[in-house]
Amino acid sequence: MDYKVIATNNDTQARAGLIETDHGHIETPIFMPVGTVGAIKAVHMHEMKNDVKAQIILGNTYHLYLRPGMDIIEQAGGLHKFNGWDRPILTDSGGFQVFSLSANRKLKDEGVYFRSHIDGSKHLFTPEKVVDIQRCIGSDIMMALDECPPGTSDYSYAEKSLRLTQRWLLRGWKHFQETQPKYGHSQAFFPIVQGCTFKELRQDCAKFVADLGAEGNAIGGLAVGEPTDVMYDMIEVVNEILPHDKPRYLMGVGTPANILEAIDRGVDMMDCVMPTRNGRNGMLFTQHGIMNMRNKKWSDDFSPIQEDGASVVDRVYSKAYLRHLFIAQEILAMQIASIHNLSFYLWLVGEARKHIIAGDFKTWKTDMVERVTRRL
RNA sequence: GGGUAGAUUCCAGAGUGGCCAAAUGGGGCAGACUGUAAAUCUGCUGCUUUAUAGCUUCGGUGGUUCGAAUCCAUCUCUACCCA
Repeated sequence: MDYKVIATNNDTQARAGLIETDHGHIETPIFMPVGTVGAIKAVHMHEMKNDVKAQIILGNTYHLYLRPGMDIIEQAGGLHKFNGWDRPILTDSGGFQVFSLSANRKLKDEGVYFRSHIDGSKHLFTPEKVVDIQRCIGSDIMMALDECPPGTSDYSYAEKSLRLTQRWLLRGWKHFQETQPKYGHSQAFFPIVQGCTFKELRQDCAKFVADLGAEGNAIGGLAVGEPTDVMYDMIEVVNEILPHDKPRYLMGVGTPANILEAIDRGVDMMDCVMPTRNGRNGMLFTQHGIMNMRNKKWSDDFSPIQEDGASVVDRVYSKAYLRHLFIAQEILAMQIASIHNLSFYLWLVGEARKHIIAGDFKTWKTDMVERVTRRL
């Protein structure tokens, strides 16, 4: 994997860049749609390419490991072959599931013991095993196993958790360097900065992570219950330390406004389930604000979903029709909403990139943040 | 023409003397969702701007009773069965 900065502005930390992988290049800043089990819910791969114009998507170690299982993924020849996506894939390590499925797991120094949410069977993820699984999946970018504590954690827990994440990181990194890709294309390993909402812990961890010298670095443990301002502060604190010549990945964020603010603070990569999940639940993001498509006010609004939208579905279907589909619980509603939202997210980061290159990102961003936060 | 069953809040459908403004489901209205156990979850859904409050509701009318959606009489309508 290779990364280079292409443009910066002097009034923002935002950068435009280019990542090269064996599955093609990624123009940053980039938004990465989430395909947890190897599928972007409700969207075909050809739509992801041609309509959404996604450049990289996510998969999830925990979910793919449990189902279909590594034997199937390996027989398929890796996830790219299995799901038909021939562009870059990033896999999350399962660290987030350690957090979100916390009722079913036990943290130990050796790793995390957990029970499958599918059949209750017992499993152990170690930092090494998670690397092995991601070798098997064949993701272009793999993530270190971390613990993602709640945003409301106190200092004592945050520090304890951070030390565990750091010990795991060293083991994962070592194992990554001692193993090889399985399918002939190269893989990168991203460590993750934790530290909850505590500046000292974040700085400490950012230095630790930066010293590792990985090809890219991630910021985790944000947008997990802490106030938005605190999240922005943490991004700033960490990005002051993370190397400028490596891509920075803010994990799991966020709303369109979050994404713009993160870019402004020097983030290059982001992912979030929001465009797909909220889309399936009737929420549409646009450059003019947010619409809840189930609201009655759209019932007789026959104007296009978004006249000036970036998505193919925006002018094909009307608001009234899309509302009807949601009320009637038609599958097509979720497909349209997901394609629209993902297209919008990809459009948004693409515009951000253009404005960074043009040198007027800051003013464009300020205006756009106000627009995308409106409720229509 | 004869008989039987029934008429409940938007719909379906409980409730058969006070704990009923009335279960439950659907529908409707709104909200939530941030490295996806999510085509999910939450709230509201007679009126009174707030209500541990008041008012008006259970086909119509008239009764019984301290008290009726619930009991009685009668009328209207509906469904089914027999001619």
